[in-house]
Amino acid sequence: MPLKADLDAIDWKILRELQGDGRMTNVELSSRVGISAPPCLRRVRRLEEAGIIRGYRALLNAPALGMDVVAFCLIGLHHQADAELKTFAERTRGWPIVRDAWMVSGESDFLLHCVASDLGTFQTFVIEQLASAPNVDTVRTALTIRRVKDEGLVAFPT
Amino acid sequence: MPLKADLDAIDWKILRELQGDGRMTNVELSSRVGISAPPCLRRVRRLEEAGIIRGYRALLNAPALGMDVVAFCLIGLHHQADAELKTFAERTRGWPIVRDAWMVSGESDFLLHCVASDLGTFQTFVIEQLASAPNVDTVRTALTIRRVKDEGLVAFPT
DNA sequence: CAAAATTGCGAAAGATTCTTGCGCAAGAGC
DNA sequence: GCTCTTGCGCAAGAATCTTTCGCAATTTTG
Repeated sequence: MPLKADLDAIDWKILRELQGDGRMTNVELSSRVGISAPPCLRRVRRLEEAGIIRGYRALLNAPALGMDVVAFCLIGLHHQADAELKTFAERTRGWPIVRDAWMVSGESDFLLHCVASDLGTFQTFVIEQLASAPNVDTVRTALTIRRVKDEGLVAFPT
Repeated sequence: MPLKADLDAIDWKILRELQGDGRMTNVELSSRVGISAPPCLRRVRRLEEAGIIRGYRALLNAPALGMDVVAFCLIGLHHQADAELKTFAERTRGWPIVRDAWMVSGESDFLLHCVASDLGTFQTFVIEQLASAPNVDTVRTALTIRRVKDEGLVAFPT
């Protein structure tokens, strides 16, 4: 996999543009980054194959689709041996309410980003699935009120 | 804006496919959802204009780009009046290290998703910017170890 | 230092896709 | 039963994608 040093200024511009609008046509993209379409497409393919671009995703409006509850859950486990961490990680993948999950260090062991259609559904999930899962010690919940910032994972200078 | 009820089964399929691969061609998409290309494109446009599709984004590989530290910060403020919440929300938008931010209810007032190139940069940010910002009471940090699940915000049946 | 190899750009052309304009059919309302 | 609405799909022109190829700049090598 190419390292950071393998990317020149044009590659960074491509990444910034596609992080901002992943469906931009290659013609538009090439014009924005200042090269013609064919080399631009080759660079994009290279970034994809190198795994620097992991994929593309449409961003959906959860409330408009009837998903009114977005919450974060901080999970503490009783035992944090490697096997237990993997077991819990695997369990999160089976829960559709959990959309993103991170293993973290600090006061908790996992952070779960959850989406549900209503509060009752979410609370039922927390009580019946999450808190009663094996090895789960603590569950702290933060219901989101609104999204305040939403940019891509990587910051670009200007 | 159309409500959930305005979407039929084909619309849901379109959303699921585009959440999975936002750069799929319209021809491919139309074939997957079982209609021809023109009505498929019209449906996509309608979903975009209705704000149900909020945009498209390339997913970038942060570590491969030299961003080795991903963390979440839970922020408690001294005062939670509307003006203070808005002020802090606005402040997060000016910090490039903060990539996503949510206003939350619970033990904390904000949850920040942060990305930095190295631990020193992140710690400096927490101490010199975040913890010393006006009205900030508590800062709890969870450094991520690895991502365990990463799907779109909206869950689809099957 | 010069020749060869490498790298990456951009023009050109054919294949694919996008996009619009219609005609048609099915269902709703009068 | 007729009209209106809605949404599909065919067809055609416009735009884009993708490959091929030649060229120039840089690097490597003898």
